[in-house]
Amino acid sequence: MVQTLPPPADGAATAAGPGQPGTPAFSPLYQQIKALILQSLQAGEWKPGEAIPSEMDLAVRYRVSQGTVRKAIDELAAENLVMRRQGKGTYVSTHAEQHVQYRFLKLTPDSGDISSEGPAERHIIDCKRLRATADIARALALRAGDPVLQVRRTLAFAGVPTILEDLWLPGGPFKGLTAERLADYHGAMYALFETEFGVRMVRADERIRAVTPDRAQCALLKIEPGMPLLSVERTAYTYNDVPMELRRGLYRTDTHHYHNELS
Amino acid sequence: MVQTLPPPADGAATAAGPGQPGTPAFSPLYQQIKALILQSLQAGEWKPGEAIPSEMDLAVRYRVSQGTVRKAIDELAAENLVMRRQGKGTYVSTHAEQHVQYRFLKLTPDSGDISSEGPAERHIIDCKRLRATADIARALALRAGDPVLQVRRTLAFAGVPTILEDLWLPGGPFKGLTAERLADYHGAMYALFETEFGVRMVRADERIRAVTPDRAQCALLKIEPGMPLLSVERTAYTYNDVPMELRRGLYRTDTHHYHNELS
DNA sequence: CAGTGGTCTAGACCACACT
DNA sequence: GTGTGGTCTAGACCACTGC
Repeated sequence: MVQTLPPPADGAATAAGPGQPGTPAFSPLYQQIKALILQSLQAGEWKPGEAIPSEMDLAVRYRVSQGTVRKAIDELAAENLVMRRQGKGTYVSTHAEQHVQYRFLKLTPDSGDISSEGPAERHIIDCKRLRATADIARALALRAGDPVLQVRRTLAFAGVPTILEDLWLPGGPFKGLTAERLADYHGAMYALFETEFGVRMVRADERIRAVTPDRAQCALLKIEPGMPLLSVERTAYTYNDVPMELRRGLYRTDTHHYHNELS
Repeated sequence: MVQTLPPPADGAATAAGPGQPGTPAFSPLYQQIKALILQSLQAGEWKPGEAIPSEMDLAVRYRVSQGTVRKAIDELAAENLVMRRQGKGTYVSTHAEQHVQYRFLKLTPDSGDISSEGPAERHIIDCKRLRATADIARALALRAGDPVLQVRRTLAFAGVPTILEDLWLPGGPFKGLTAERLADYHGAMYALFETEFGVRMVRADERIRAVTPDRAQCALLKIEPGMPLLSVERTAYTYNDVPMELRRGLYRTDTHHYHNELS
């Protein structure tokens, strides 16, 4: 592509020493290509579910070898930003697919898997606009007082309310989101965000605690007071680590559990 | 290496159709090399912390190109079985390193990170041999009644008991493990398992719930009854998905939280 | 059949660590 | 300098998909 220089950093001659301690001296070509593909993804040049150009096409476009493009795409695929399908092409990931419907939901029934209990029954309780408190502003990289949307909903499995969630979304990107549109949409919420608002959730962090719910929460989940619940606080990010959602969930864990794999 | 055939499967002529629906028709060379390296790892040919032969040496040994060995090692590195260090070599992963001391512990202080609060204070409460109950036998792939070791311990941070754990280990591989040896060892428990028993934990599953502790558990953690705790049930595996440990932990989450990253 | 991603090779050169 | 892993290239061939 170009030089062996850091993509958005100071540029000395090739093979010059690092300018500052801790500053990488250069970035490999395939990383630069990866960044360029990421830009196109972010700019919406290729939409979720669509195929991106073939490796050969991209190699020609960026004036590098196919192997270099391949390594760039390999990393994007490892981060779940694109999906490779042999013989067909490379596709932009989407939350609107059956088998990745619950990509970010780690709650599993104690016996069987998540698909064995049928689709979750979604119930929107509330959706209102308000101004960000200090902690919500911090999580969403906004300023306190900026407009945000708050959504409250429940998810039930086999008729049993199992999850109670509050979501906060930045008001700007989600202008026009209403309880009706949420209720009318049948599918994962992140799929709606993709198609209706062009916001793709790419990565998330979760902080998990055990808590005792208050009376209102017990009523919404139809449980006895005193039953401990899992508190799952999630920050979800779009491209470039921009936070786009704060979510606080309460999970029943008497029939389900949060499943995690370590390696 | 050899042929384009499935490593431990039926072998028809090259490019023959799949024998059974769902049976892969062949496995790529680098997967076969990966399996061979895995065997050497498992056999203890290279010990944790040691370097494995260089890519060139392995390429000569297996009669393949360096690129093929590289791809095999890439996958092993992605699974954290080995660690690459540019300019030095490729090393067998170990739990006995400072910066990966807590590779499988996802509990983090609410402010700061796990290293900011100093080393955990470990306290062995109990270590006894007994016979596997049905559920423990199932988790460890043993038969009910087989000998197992049960260990109970607490972990405290800054003087505050935060984790209460019960562990069950298969009696055979861990013959000779006593409370004294556990108490005398200063370092991660999995590091002791490596050096003293040659058992390397490679991967784990966790099932997380919110629970109310009983009186005995409250006493050991020095907390008031009624405080909800995180129940973290872990199955840890060595090579080839052989289960080697069942662990049931209770975590305080008023000052710490279980942290998880989704992608 | 053509087009796509997947594998394999061989060789060149670069960055890093140790001596 | 030597040896290690890391990058990049170019070309060949294989496997899968759909026309």
